[in-house]
Amino acid sequence: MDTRTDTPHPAEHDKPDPLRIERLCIERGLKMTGQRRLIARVLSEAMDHPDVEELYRRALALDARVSIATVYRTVRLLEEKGILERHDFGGGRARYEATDHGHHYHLIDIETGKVIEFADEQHEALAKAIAARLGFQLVGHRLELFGRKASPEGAGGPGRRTPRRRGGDGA
Amino acid sequence: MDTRTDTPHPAEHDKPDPLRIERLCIERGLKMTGQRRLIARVLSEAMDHPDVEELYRRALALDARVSIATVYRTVRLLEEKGILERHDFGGGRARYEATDHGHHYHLIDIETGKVIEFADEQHEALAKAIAARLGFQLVGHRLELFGRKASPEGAGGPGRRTPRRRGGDGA
DNA sequence: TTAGCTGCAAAACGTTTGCTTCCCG
DNA sequence: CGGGAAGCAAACGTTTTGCAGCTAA
Repeated sequence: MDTRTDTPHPAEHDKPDPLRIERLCIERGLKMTGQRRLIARVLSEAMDHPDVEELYRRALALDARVSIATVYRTVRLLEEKGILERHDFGGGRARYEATDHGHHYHLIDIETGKVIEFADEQHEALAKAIAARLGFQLVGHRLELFGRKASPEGAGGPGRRTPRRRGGDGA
Repeated sequence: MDTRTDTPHPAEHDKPDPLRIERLCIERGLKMTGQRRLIARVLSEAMDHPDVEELYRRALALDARVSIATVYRTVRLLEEKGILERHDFGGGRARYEATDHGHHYHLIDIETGKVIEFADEQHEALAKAIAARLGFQLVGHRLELFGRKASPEGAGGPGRRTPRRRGGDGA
């Protein structure tokens, strides 16, 4: 099997600009308040997949004049505007990431909770083909891999495939 | 692209035995109480992907002596024992299905909420290969397609890719 | 006999919302 | 100025849990 279309870490770099998200907000005609700007900045700087509580924590660290309700409202708004993507990696809370660094999927390290991003055109095509074969037009899809670091010898107990609580990336 | 390993409806048939799940419970040494047996029967007969509330409703119809807390506890227990699989198809509630009818994936009709099952060996292999390439041993994975019935002409508005509330299959 | 299950009601959890005040455009 | 946004706290819907009594093994 050939999977050479993989890119180990499609993002992992494009976050320097702290105004990235704010610009997108303005583009879509959103009113930019102080807290909106603040949250946008936190999101622009996030390299991981934080949940709302974590975003709130990071925002607070920069400026105490935010409430968690506003974070919830903003995050929901930005998702509706297509600026953010919401994920459920298992753990009870939704986790967010900016959509502006390309389509990709996630591999969750079940040992550490760390999330690794990857892209795969082959999978993309396969998903579309399967949907078509079932008589559907593909509108969206979700692919998540759960794995553990491959060590030459198969040691260690099994462990959950979908952890119910707490991860290690971004939250 | 060749996806001929698809099977439109891998299950769709193997549910006649109302004691299927109960047997699995006994195999794993679970104490079989009346309500456990009841819930096991409801699960054995389910051809869909019911949520807890729906399971509760179906159980109640057969015998009023169950509480929803017990359904929650049982469903969690059976998931831990590997007898049930929990899914989040978007909609706020977890949905369950027995694991004993083969590995398969789901396509959710975003218009109706109906869930269609399918298998695909090619995807299976691809997932494993991607994980390996990233240096991981694949422990589990999730693939969900969201689509709408393909009509020759592209009518109708876009609609959510991941509905936040209410589905139409099993709940 | 007793480890483990059940029911009930209360609590926990993440998330949303009503209302009033505030502020961007 | 006017309409949307923020803060607070209360409400929400799903799921878990403490406790007292029950039951399968």
